[in-house]
Amino acid sequence: MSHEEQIDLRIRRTHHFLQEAMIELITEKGFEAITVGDIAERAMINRATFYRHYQDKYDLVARIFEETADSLVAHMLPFHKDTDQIDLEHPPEIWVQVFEHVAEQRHLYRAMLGKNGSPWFTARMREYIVKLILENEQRWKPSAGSRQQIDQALPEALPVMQLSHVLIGTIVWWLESEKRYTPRQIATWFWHFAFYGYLSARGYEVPLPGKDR
Amino acid sequence: MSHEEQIDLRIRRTHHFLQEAMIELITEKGFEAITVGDIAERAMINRATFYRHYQDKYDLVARIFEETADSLVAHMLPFHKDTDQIDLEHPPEIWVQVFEHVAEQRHLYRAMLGKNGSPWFTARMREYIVKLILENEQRWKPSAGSRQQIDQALPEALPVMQLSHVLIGTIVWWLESEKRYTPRQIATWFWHFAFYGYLSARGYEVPLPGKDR
DNA sequence: AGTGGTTTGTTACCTATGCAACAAAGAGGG
DNA sequence: CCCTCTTTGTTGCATAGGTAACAAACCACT
Repeated sequence: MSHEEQIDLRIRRTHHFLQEAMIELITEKGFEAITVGDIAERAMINRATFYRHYQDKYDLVARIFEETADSLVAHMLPFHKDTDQIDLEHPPEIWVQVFEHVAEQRHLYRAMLGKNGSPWFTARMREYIVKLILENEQRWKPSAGSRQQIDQALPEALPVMQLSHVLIGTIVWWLESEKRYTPRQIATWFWHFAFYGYLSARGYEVPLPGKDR
Repeated sequence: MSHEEQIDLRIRRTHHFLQEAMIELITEKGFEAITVGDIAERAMINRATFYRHYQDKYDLVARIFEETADSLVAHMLPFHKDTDQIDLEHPPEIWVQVFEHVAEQRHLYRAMLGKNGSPWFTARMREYIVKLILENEQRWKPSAGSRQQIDQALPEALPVMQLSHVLIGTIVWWLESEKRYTPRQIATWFWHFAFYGYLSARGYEVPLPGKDR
């Protein structure tokens, strides 16, 4: 945020159009069928220039994801204090923000996660989500002291991985759905599912529906 | 057609995006309100680069028109032989092509000719149409030998100018119309009007409606 | 296995574009 | 009127990108 943003206009332009072309092409013909030549032609960028910036199409698609994900995180940073009401009906704001981000970048995610997309991208996105969850886990604990005894046999990584699959599944369903639900609505539904599944699996004491409100 | 098309990709790209930005901006804020800086920013082109290619925004808009108009003419060239049936119900194919061209470039023409557009562009377009008409006049004569005595007092330029106004008016009405008429339909209606007005003013013998068919 | 056609990376040289800074000319507006 | 702010053109220098050509890998046949 500090010393950024003085990148040569040509570079920003090149990145912009290569990324845009990539997303279009994935939508049209699927990730695997795309050649570097296709991307370059669509973007009106010389193929040699492509290789000055990206190793191959995998690198390109990875960087697309990383950049948009980073922009998500940057956009999330100002919000740290939603410790107020965290219950079944009120998903933490971070999740609402995630879905808002997805809505903004819906072309990208529909292209990448859909059946024409890149399983490789999907896997990479899951890794990122797992990281995001672990880094922010303390935000979601209903109350700090309420953790119960954990099932010692349960691998630590499993519930997080399960949760990431739920998230991706929710996104894919949302983006392919006819009706246009709001990010907050989707976040709430995601939260309904995650609340019991994830939190109770991790040994948190979960209030039953209707119990404390 | 022969030795064309080996222009540096960067130049083609620069032209493309500057022209695209120009059309967008005219649609959004009107021709007069646009600054060179606006165009450059929208197109992701440095302002200095703008001046390497165009004198000012007037030059840019002129070149946009000339290039699309040239593409129209180039696209028309293969068709020389529509001498068959030229009557009230069958406009010469050249006019159908003109309206097809307008349909393809409808963003440009709606932006330029509409009330946010450029009167200057409109005038320039009229000049071009006049040239086009004069160069192709012999195609429209119903029969070569049927020209009557011409009103000697009538300035040669007037009927052509009148016709160009009719054409522009027809285009503007078409592009702003809710319903989507086909180019051929519009060409026919244009022809209905032009047939008697223009041809008879120029001293051609015009068959009366229903007379010879 | 061989063969023609595509795609991939990579290179050396040239050119279009970016950048920053400038003077000068509008354009308000107090 | 003067003053500030924007916009216009223009310039010298630095650099990203274009071009063409190349070898290598890949692929689909047959």
